[in-house]
Amino acid sequence: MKPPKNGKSKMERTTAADVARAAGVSISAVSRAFTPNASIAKQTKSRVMQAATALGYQPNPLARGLITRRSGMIALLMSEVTNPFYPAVLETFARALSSRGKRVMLFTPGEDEPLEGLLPQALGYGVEGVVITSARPTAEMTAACESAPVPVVLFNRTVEGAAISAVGCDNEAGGRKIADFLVESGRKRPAFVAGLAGASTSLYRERGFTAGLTAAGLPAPPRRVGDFTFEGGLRAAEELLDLKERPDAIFAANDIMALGVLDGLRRVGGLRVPEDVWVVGFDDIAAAAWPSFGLTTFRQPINRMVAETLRILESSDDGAPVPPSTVLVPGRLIERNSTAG
Amino acid sequence: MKPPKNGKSKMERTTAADVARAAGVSISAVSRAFTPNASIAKQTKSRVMQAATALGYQPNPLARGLITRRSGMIALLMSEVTNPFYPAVLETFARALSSRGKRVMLFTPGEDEPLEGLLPQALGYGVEGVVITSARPTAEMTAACESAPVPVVLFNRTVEGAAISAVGCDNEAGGRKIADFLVESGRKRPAFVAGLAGASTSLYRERGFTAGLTAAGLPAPPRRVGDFTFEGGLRAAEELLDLKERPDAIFAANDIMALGVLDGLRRVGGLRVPEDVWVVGFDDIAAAAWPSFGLTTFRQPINRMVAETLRILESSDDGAPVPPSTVLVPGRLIERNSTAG
DNA sequence: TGTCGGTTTGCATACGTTTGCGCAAATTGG
DNA sequence: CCAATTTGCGCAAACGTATGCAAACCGACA
Repeated sequence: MKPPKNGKSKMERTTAADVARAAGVSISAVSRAFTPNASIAKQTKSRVMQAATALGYQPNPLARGLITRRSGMIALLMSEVTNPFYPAVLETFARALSSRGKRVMLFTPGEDEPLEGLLPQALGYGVEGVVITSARPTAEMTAACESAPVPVVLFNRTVEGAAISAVGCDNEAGGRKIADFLVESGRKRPAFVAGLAGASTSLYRERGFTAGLTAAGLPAPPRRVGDFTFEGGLRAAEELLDLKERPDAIFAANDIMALGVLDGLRRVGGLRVPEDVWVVGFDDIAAAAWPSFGLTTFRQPINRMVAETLRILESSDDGAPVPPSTVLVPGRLIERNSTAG
Repeated sequence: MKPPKNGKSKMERTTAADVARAAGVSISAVSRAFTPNASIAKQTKSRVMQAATALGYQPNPLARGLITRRSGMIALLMSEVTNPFYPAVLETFARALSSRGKRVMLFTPGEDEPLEGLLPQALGYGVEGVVITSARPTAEMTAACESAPVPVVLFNRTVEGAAISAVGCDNEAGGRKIADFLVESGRKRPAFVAGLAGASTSLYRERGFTAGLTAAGLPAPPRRVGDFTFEGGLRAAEELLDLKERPDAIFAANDIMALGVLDGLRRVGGLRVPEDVWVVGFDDIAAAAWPSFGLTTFRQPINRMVAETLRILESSDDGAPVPPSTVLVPGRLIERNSTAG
């Protein structure tokens, strides 16, 4: 059973050979026409381009990638997308890459699939770079990253003492800024809601936060773990309400938890925000600005973070490995109704 | 199992030739070992597999795709990710595909990039299937879809009279169900907030909704357009409050608008939900269940929708084109605090 | 006119895999 | 135990492109 009733039923891929024939040149010329800075006369190049557009030709990324090891794809490894911050990151990456003619390949671990298996897979696809986000790299994964043939960037994550590039917001400064803000506004008993144990973001935010409080003569804040989820924040809020000395401000390590905290305080604890308790988050996701919440938060400049990431990925475009660099872009405090500074 | 650690600083890809040498067989044998249903003895296959895992080998998808036209990638075309429903869809796809050893390639239009350019690009990558979601296909795009050499499925979208497979929730039935629910609960003046003009989802939901109301002897509901965004819903709510006859229930074509409506009613209009006005959404995104909102909504079974989509994509795995089919999976009404039925 | 420097061009090979086609080996039946 | 099958395996030709290398070209200058 042959599907094509006539030659044109299925669109068959036009190859460089077709274009070459139409333009009266060799396949090499076609290839060079599509390669920037290639040795080709302007005249022949335009003739090739003309034939190419007429035939609707565009180079096959697979064949090209087989040779150049450049497939025009960037791998994005992320293990959880429940936190709205990451879809936003994903979209920013996709848009930025799209306008450069590149594409993003998403690698998400399956059911019982470990994260470390994804990196070799991604490399197998000949991706030009790898961005790891929303995932905590294990030790063996760190080693794999260091010896990868393409640049690897940790987004919003850092690994101590590893030779891997990283881009993130200055989490410690952010935590410090929030502490200063609360202290200056007269808060006396701030509390902290951490994310997942071991997550570098949560860790640094807490470090800066605690540093700011102790610098002002306050004790280290009581802490609970909220697992970076809404429900976790909700639970943490309930637990913090049971303390003998009820906190008068709660800083959660990310917005989604902060929203959970806010809801927990209001709906479960029957408290008012900000009259009874202040709440501060981190990220500035879209929902933080919704009237129901009006969450004061520390905005992570996604655009700049993505731009920096791409800059690092492209800095070794000619194959020369560049020394790993860590970039911290500054964020800024967005005051809303969940505080009344 | 450790990667081969010879002195190379850059990990060089182990090819089928390496495995063949190690296992004492030909390259063909290696290939066949990795090809299901290939003609190969169990014994040699296991020997190859053993050598392969020892060397950390896995077939290069690019080279494979060059021949088989099967790259193990599914293209996902989506133009906007602001609505939290779509990240959820994206993740579900990524997870489902990941466990089958396939990957999702995300195609998002760049700044001024038109959507129709993405389909040829995706096909150029040798994807095995294309899922178009969160985007309204134009006429020329429809034609391109129909003549694509791989299956194309519209997710959560339909195009009248086109020979393209589509998977979605039964939007009309959902709208009808919501109308019935409101009517039975004694609501007298329901209103509707539409999404983007021309979006099939909004259209069908409204059709079912209106049908249900008129069947009960109520007039067609007043309507506003909310552009599928939170802010749009907020604005729509304000406008609906200015009507001489204030609605006693508002159905928004998706959750994110419904949340905007809810916030608009409460924060701007000073009304209580559900005491003064009921609000119903569509999708059942995570935020709908948050205590602050407790949004009654119509749940789209993402898992089943994704499963059906993959079923269609894989139904023509052997290359034989299958007739386009449209699958509508049933959803169900989730009652929460924004209504008091 | 001849030679020279530089620019273009085509040829051939390589990238890592799949697969049709023969052939040798293993299996079966009588 | 031999012929007739079946099965497993290797060879080599693809797939569509990039690129080193050498040949061909082009004007210019002596």
